Amino acid sequence: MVPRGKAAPEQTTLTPAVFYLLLALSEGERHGYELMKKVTRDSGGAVQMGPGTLYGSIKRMLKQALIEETDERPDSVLGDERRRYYRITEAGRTALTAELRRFACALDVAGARRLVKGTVVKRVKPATL
Amino acid sequence: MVPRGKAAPEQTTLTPAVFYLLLALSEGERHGYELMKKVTRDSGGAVQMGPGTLYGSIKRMLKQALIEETDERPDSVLGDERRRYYRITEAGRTALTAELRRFACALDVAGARRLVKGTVVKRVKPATL
DNA sequence: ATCACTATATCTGCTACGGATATAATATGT
DNA sequence: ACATATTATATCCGTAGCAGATATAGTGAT
Repeated sequence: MVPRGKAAPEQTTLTPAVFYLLLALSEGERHGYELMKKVTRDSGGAVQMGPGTLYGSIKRMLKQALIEETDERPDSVLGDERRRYYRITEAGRTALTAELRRFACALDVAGARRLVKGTVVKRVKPATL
Repeated sequence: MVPRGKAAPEQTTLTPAVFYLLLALSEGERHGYELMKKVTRDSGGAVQMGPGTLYGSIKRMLKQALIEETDERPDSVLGDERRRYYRITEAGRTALTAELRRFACALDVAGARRLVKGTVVKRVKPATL
């Protein structure tokens, strides 16, 4: 929400595109095209990312230092020379976990109102697991 | 995500503003100013809604039939004559629960990658609760 | 009566999304 | 060997949403 040009006190919300890109990169280094397909998959089709959103988002995320480009290509396969690989930064991880916390909080509120039918989401302390 | 002018196959993502407004209205009928404050509260400060976002979003949501204005004012207190009350529609409930499912799904993916430290989110069937 | 708060509404700049389009390398099929 | 599909990156532009500023006015408290 807040980061629409101006600075926020602390909290912010990520756009779906940025969120799913960070989530995809949380597994490891990936290149653009790979991310585009992965995001569509692990959003369950909710986010169908085209090249415009993908490379536009990457550019913005680089500028905000949420991600950074890797110097060397990770796979020794020597695959495609065109590929550009990215990795998530500490700032990126922070933003990602903050967003996940926001989701969990929203589900808590909704859970109290018994909105989620079918499956119930419950937050539990790691010790009790 | 998808509804930026064009139609989507099925899935869509809500903007934070729309999501929190629907969540607030899931409890019952509310008027604009009330919603503005409530959203800030139950987003934990992540979404600080100003009048621009509020009334702009309300207008869009009415057009999309996610909410509708009530004819009579719900409280018999006869409070403020200026108040305009809104209620969530069936379409609104559908959109809200779809978004909540998306959150739960994202947390599942993140949970598998052990990203959420501190608290762990677990999805359980209602029967096992 | 003054002032803060409640309550609604519009305008405008900035940003993000998303489809279209372009380009070229790589892989596959015949 | 050649054609085609897929992979991969990149930019442009129209549409739409957010967020602050601004305006207006009723309500409540001191």
